[in-house]
Amino acid sequence: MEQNIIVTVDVVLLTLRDDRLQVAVQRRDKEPYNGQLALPGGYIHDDEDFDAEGSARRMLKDKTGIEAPYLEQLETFANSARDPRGWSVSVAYYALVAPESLAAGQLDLLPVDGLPVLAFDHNKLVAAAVKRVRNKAAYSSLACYLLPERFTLTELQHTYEKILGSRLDKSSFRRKIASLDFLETIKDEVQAGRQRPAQFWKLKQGRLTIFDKLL
Amino acid sequence: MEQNIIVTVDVVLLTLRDDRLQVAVQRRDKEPYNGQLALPGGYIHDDEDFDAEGSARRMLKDKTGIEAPYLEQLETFANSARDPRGWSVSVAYYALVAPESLAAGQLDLLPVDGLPVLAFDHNKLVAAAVKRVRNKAAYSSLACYLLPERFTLTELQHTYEKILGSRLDKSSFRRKIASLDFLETIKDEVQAGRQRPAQFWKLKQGRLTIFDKLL
DNA sequence: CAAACATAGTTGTTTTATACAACTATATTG
DNA sequence: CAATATAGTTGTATAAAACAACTATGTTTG
Repeated sequence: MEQNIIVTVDVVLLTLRDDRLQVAVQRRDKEPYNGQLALPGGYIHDDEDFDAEGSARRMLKDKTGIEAPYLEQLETFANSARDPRGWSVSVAYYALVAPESLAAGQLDLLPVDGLPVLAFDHNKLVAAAVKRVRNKAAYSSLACYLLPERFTLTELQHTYEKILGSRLDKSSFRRKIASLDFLETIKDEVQAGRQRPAQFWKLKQGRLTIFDKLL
Repeated sequence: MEQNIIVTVDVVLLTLRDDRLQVAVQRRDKEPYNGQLALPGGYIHDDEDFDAEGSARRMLKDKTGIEAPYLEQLETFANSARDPRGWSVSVAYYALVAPESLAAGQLDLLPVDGLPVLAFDHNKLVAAAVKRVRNKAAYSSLACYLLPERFTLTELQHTYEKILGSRLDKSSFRRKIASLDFLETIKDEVQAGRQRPAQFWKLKQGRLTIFDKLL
């Protein structure tokens, strides 16, 4: 059995900035697609990486300096047409991060709606990641990973609203959050401002909580 | 860049028989894991397959003779430990089929709960597929693909119940199905028996319908 | 052939969750 | 200290689901 297949990992790194989902892209400095924008990614190193997820973490760390709090396998894009070098496999991951933890460095952030043409089939990867996030946010604690560790319920509600693209009722949202019981208040920590101070909250457990549709 | 990675596709073919989910397995006739039970699958043929899904369809056709009505990418299992031959990638798919359309042939069906040890990491693939199906069935028309093209609402309700592992209320179930509007009656076709005949139904469109949680 | 039976399918009511609306609370600012 | 801005709560109307009882229509059986 002789295979000639390229195996890569690509990461769709998403954040919520200026009230909309944005994706991290980098300009390529080698062929193919030299000079074009692309997702952070590259070959799996079979001598170095234990598994694909480890490979994704390595890419993210090396190419952007980030260790994202949320990383999940998205989908695998595998065919003979997506890479001019031949049959290729991209195991795609998506990562969520708070905009605060992104140092303006070697990566550009672009809004996911109205993206320019990216290298390879990376527009498809972004579209798949955005669809996944929009869908999964509706019935999980996913949205929290687009915020810093501490956040107010108003911030969280706004985050859900931006992702889902619909307004949520404040009282219903708060009753639901309380009943789902995956957040806890941070005692004595409040957000100051020119109005009544807001309670800070954080995730109770580290891992994602799945629940029935939010609202 | 020199990679030495094996790229395969495996298919978790599921059906509902004897009131429980069962998976199709085959005994391997070559190394590694010669003689052990494994999922239908094999190398991607980069000279023959256009993409991974096409490869999965080919495997399914060649190894089991089946063209499953429902086939979806599940997850990719990729690491250096899962195959004794070295670093390997398995792009896993899952397929759903009605038990009626499975000719007792070159494949065994085993209940997904209490499975023996399979070759490679195939127990993990089955577990992932079962989890996906149990989860996705709750908010989609997925269950229909485990039934023949024509079915009664009682059969469909039983199917949902077996997958979800919980009882559903008959009147609520039927009101919900009616409101979701993804099924249509087959005029003048009813299931006979020793009681009042039941109306036959079928999917309105070919593709999967996603809705909010069923009940 | 009518009564018993078995399952299909419907209707009405109670309970629960969400939508909608109005309210109170607590800080800052001028 | 009143105005104002946002946090957070409470009450009520509405919609959906759970629960319960009913009717419908075939076959089987005495």
